[in-house]
Amino acid sequence: MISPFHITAKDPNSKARAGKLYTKHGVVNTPVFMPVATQGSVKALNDDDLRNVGVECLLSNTYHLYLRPGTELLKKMGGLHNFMKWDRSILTDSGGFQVHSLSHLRKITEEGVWFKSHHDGSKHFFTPENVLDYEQAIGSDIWTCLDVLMPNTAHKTDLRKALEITKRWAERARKHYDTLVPQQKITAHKDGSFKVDNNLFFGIIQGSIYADLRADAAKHMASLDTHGFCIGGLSVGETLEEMNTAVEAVVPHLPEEKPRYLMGLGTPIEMLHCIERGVDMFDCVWPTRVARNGQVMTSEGKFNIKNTQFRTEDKPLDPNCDCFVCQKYSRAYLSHLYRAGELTSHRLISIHNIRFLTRTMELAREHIKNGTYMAFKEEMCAKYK
RNA sequence: GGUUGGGUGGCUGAGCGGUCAAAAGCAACGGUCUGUAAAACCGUCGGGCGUGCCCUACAUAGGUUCGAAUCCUAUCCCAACCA
Repeated sequence: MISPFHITAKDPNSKARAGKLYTKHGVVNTPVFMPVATQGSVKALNDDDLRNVGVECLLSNTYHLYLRPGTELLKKMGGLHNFMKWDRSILTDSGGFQVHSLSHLRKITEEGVWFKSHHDGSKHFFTPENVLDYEQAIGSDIWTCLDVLMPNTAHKTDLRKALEITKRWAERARKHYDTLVPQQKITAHKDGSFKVDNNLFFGIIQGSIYADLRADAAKHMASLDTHGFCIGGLSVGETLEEMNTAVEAVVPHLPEEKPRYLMGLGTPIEMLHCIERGVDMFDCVWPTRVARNGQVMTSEGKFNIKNTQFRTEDKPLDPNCDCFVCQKYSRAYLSHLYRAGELTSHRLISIHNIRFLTRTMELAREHIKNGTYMAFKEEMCAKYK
């Protein structure tokens, strides 16, 4: 399949590249950070907030939307885009992460996975096929396939077994995609842009922290002819070195012209390391969850607005930030809002944190174009410890 | 003025003779957070050091007792009701 992805620049000193991924809902400039809207909402924010900080793609979640409000309702409401009034791109997680995070409520079989709803205990069965059906009902631009994510502390034998299931599920999902989207409606233009009229399909590469498993998974996924690749099973407690090793094992086996998306990342430093190794897309709850707990990400490093010193500081969260929160409000005011339990503090800090990451991605793209990516990365890593 | 019930750590509030440096919650102080079961969670929270002990503490001052936040007396406050 043609991937509607156009690489616009490559860094001469690393595997970093800048590009444009086209979807039914517009262009996503890569490297990209996608905030997480699990239940059809980036917590504390609405669609305008997200557009204003330069978000081009959101991640949402099939498992959560399937349980509530239900994929039938979403279909009736014209899909998630119309439901939440978000007119840019959406990528959906298959629910594979919930196979992991809600593992005490599930049972994996060759056919699929039995889940107990975390809301009411009701039983549900997910298969690689019906998950794609649900993603179609949701109407997301990029569909991911059902996978099995294991803790990387698991025994390698079990990890290999889980990977084999993930591979077979990917094959089934890939086949099912062809029945849901029998004809590709992707037109390539001369200038490198694309017109896209169908939903895209990304496979997920597992294999934990083991280079051999990762390489095997990557080769297999490359053979399935998808629009792009997810690297899953990372950012679950492994070290930065282990993560780098896993990425380095995967990337050489993936076709250059298709996007690579590392699921669940992350902190600015981790993303910069992955970009250097050829990753294009990221998502993470980090900036928003941490914001609701008071942590602020800035160009000078992180701090927590809960700490005493910020009660009286009459300066913006980040003097180098262009978000409206930093243009208008003092640290003292945000400290007050947080202490007073005012919900606005969650919104304002979330907006700032997301802007910090989208801005970091903008800078990364510029530096890739200028061939100065590695210097930029080193400088950021030194500042952001 | 009288009657009754009270005064406990920054606050609210348990305890009502030893196991009490005193439950719990809040506030405060610090930390954690990675395809969100999170406006969550975890520490610390009288002082000192040799970390086990010592010192200072349950309105104030006396007293009873081997031992008192807990019982008695007086004083000072507070609340409700009655004059």
